Amino acid sequence: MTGERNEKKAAIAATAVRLFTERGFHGTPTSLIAREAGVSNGTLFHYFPTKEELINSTYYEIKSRMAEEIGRGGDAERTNRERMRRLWRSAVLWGVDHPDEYMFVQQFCSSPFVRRLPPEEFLKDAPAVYEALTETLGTTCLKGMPVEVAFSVITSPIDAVVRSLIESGGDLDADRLIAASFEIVWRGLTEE
Amino acid sequence: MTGERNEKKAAIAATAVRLFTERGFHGTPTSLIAREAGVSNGTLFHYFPTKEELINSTYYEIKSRMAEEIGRGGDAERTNRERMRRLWRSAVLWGVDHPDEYMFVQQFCSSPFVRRLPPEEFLKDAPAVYEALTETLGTTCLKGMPVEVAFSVITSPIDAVVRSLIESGGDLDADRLIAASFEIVWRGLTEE
Amino acid sequence: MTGERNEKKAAIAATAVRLFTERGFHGTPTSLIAREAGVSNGTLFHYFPTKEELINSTYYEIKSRMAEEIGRGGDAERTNRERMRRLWRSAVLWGVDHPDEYMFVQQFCSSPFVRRLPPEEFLKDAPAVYEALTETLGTTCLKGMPVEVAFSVITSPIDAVVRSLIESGGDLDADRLIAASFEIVWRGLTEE
Amino acid sequence: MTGERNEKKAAIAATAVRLFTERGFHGTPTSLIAREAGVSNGTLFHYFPTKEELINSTYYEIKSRMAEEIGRGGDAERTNRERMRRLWRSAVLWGVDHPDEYMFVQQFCSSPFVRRLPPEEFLKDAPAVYEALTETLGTTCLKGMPVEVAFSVITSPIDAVVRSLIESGGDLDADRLIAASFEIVWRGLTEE
DNA sequence: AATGAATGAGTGTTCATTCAT
DNA sequence: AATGAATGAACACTCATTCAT
Repeated sequence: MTGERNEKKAAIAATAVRLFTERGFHGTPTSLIAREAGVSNGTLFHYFPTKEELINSTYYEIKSRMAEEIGRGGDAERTNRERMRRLWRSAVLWGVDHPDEYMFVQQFCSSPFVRRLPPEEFLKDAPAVYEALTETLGTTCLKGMPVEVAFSVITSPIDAVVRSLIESGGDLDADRLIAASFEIVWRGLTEE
Repeated sequence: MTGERNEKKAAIAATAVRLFTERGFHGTPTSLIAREAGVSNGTLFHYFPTKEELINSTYYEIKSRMAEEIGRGGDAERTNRERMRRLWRSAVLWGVDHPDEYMFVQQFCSSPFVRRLPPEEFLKDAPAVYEALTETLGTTCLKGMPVEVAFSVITSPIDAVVRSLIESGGDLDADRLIAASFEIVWRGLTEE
Repeated sequence: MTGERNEKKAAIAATAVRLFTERGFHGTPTSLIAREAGVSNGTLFHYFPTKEELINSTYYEIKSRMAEEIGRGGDAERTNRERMRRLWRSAVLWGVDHPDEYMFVQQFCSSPFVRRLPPEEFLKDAPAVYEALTETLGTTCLKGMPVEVAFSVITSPIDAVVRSLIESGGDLDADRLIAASFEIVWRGLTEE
Repeated sequence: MTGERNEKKAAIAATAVRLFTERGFHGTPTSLIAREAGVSNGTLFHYFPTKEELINSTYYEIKSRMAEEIGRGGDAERTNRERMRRLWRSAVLWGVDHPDEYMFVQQFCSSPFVRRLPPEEFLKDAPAVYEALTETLGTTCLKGMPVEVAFSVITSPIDAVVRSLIESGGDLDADRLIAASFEIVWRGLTEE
């Protein structure tokens, strides 16, 4: 009744993350989630009034964890370039290390019924990224664009890299691909 | 057996494109497709033995059209840079002009049950893109990487730009965003 | 494919009448109706898109039968009084002979979700009643009231009589109660 | 253990009356009743071990109030006819003024699972009605019938009148309809 | 080839009721 | 007495797929 309060809720959420990730939204009945979480069907709906709400919760849960883990330790670097480089690398590696969760987030973002959601607040969760980015943007040809737009444009190759690495199953030289992709974007942004 | 052969099949496919695009895979029952295509439920399954096969067909249909329309007229430009620039612009504008179909393709690619499909063959459908790209790649830091990988890394900002434009609802300066995003990548690739 | 066309639909409807009558709307799951009708669950919804529509159909089915059976042979009598007397008697006896169906109709009429239905068209189904009634009304203190209103006011004791007889389980003198109730209303209507 | 004893029980009962009245038995979950009554789910079942018992209580509650309000002031009139007339009028007006509660009582009486209840004791709650009635009955053609039977037969037009008035939404001349319906029954009972 | 009636497993969700605290 | 988390059997309804005609 004190510390472990949301034990069952947490179990449901964790199981949902795993199953959605393995089988997609539509491939995962709520009844399966409940069973694998060790609770009754009704309990799931006690905590998440709708399957949709469960999906949303799951999404935010993963995204927060992702942002937090990627940003962690990013302040240590000296130059702005080094900070960005490190974040770039962390982001790719997180995706490669958590392929299911990574694809789940992508799946969620491309899902038709999600487009009505409030705009992404990814940057709010990752202050290190935000700062490194704004410091960089001012001098580039993206000057004046909304930060989120610039952010998504600049970081989009990360997604391509992650997917390539996941799909290649280890045949690609990850370090070189990460470095090369970063170089392209960084030079494109900063070179005269 | 020759002329009107695929009349009904074509009607089904066309209707499927439209409905999947408007409502997503799971929001579109096969019965609805059949009804709107003006054929019986059974006829649909006569031509497409499975809903999944219908989805795949639909996907390839849209993707081919997209590739063809984007690549059209791309050979006219003189320099390689101009060709790439034009393709970049065409790709973004196609996405902006066909938001539903664009998102459908994205949705498809992120769908879990699709990951087993044969690897993307996008480049096969767009020879102009393929040639412009290989000509460029040789001198960059991506030299030696598989073409598809290089391709997806380089073109990924297009996706970000399209999404930003779609979501902004017209408030963004499309021309500037297209130009800037291309500049970044191109300079990143070619600058010393 | 010709005469026996709605065989399954008819089976569903008949079973629904029986079960609703025995167990009430809410006590009768659609799955039970389907099973007892010897069809699949889906077939039920093929013919009646909604449980509510099935209930409505059932109701109209019973009501039509009731009206038809009550009105049958009513034209034979000579005087208006005799026609009314006979109808009165037939109505009561129908209720006593079909207590379940009778109570089902009552249950339906008192059901909260039914009040939105189009106004009763009972009279349309029972032309003999309608004629006998209008002939009588003109000279009474109900002159000028809408026929349906007059009709429901005048015939309401029938319901009370039926219920009393059903509940008494045979201890009451049915003939005397029918006759007395009719006398009251008839005298009330026609006496100076 | 004395003063505030039934505070919560009373709150539950009152809320149940309101909600059943507004939404019907089946449209009202016990959880909603508990929430709106400001008590916990479990408390409801502490006082009313079953939803059915709660429904019964509610019914008796409404019916008592109805009988009490209708009978109030009924003794003031001098003649028996005047007493009956006044009661008739009060009954109709109560129904018109409390359409939800009125329909609730009707719904309850027609509900299949209610037929097992002990016989109506309406008259016990309305001594004024009882007395006026027995005084009248002795001289009529209903002489010798059980009082409840006579009562329900005689008063049944009240129900028809109330329904007509509720459904007409104010388009009917209520006073005339009340008067006419009473006249019919009274004359029918007393005329030679 | 074409139909569309028929199927029945499966889905999200509800809700009366129980019980540990 | 009071709570409210937990239960799990039900339920209305959907839909990909089959098959007799």
